[in-house]
Amino acid sequence: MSVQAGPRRRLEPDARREQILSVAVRLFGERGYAGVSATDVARGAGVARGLVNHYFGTKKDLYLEVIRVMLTVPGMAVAGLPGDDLPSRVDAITTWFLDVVSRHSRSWLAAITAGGMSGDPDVDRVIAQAIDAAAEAVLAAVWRPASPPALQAMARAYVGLAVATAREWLERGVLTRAQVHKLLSASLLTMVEQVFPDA
Amino acid sequence: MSVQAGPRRRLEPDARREQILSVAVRLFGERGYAGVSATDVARGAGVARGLVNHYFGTKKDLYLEVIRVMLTVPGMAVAGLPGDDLPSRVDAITTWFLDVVSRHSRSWLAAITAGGMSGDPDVDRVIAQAIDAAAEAVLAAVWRPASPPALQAMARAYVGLAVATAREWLERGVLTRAQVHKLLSASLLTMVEQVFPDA
DNA sequence: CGGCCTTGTTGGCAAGCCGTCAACAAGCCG
DNA sequence: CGGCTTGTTGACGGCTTGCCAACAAGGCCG
Repeated sequence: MSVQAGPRRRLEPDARREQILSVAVRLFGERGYAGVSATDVARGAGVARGLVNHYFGTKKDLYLEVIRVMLTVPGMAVAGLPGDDLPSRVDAITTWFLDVVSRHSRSWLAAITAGGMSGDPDVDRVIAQAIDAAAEAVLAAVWRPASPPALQAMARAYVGLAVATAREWLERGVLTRAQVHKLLSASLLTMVEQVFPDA
Repeated sequence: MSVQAGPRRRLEPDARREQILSVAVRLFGERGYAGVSATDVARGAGVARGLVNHYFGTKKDLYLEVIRVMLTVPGMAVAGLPGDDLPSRVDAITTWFLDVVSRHSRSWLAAITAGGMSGDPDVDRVIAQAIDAAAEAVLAAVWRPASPPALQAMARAYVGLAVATAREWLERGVLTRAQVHKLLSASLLTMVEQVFPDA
């Protein structure tokens, strides 16, 4: 699609960059980091391979940009807006999380599990930031703001649980949404009531 | 170490294979999949690069063998041997899990988080098997045997929580072992008592 | 004890990928 | 229409991987 090797055309840098990036997002999302070469991205964009390096530098830099896009969820920063009692807020944040993940399942859930080259410091940093954002949203919804590092760590661990549970639901299809909701809300409630106060 | 380019010596296939594999485990464990080339492994073993392919085929095949080694924990299959009440068994299995992980932290914990090329079907399969083994051990210790698929899925999700929590303890160093223990045991108890019965 | 023969081992070949850079040309401007 | 800015190209060097024919280490047999 759109590989048409027409006569070369000049685009404004922003437009060309955006075009290449969209192709890269699609390809990396489908085949992972090692599964796609810079030549593939260039061919998909109908462009010389050197242009990819010109706009994004290293292939790893391009990949960083891609997972940054995939992990940037529109409403991830907007915390839940509950004012009721604790169980209600736990229920609300769980519903919100499952909505967001299911909507962007193919990209967010795949990228958060390091869909490519984990172990690389830069990649891990980007993923850690996304986990931090999700953990902060959860923590802000069910606990008082400005939490100590230990609580933030526990919130990150809870996000790990949420991601693993969501995978069983969306990728493996062995859990229903109701089961996932029950598991996550019950676990979060336990943590808030029994574990967090000790830290 | 042991790079000594002495006169070439013939080893029995099993010995040579074992030697190369041990070098590969060390290197891949240190620098990840993309960070080490077949030439590095060959040089580390004092051997021609072609021999690595001769014994292990593809570089990915060698990597699969490596993570299979790193994820094979001696006592992972031996389930806990508790006969007391539920809280005691939860506490015992938690202690056992933390002991195992802390002892093999550098390898097991790193490999279970897909320390290289996640997204690859074969690699994911090996990791999934390791998670299944851990989940089965946990489930067998705190629940009746022969659990339905949904419960196994929940146990895998719990392993995801355990891995994420252990990382906050062993890699980030922001949680103490006592905090990790409290979080994991409380969460598991909640799941067993409130979530599992509904499935 | 010397030659042979199995087979563990080597080195090089071809293909592919990546980062870089000088050269080219598209399209605006005078 | 000619020049000039700059988006774009194609190729070069270096590196990696899988493969394979050739080599030789070391046991075996006469």
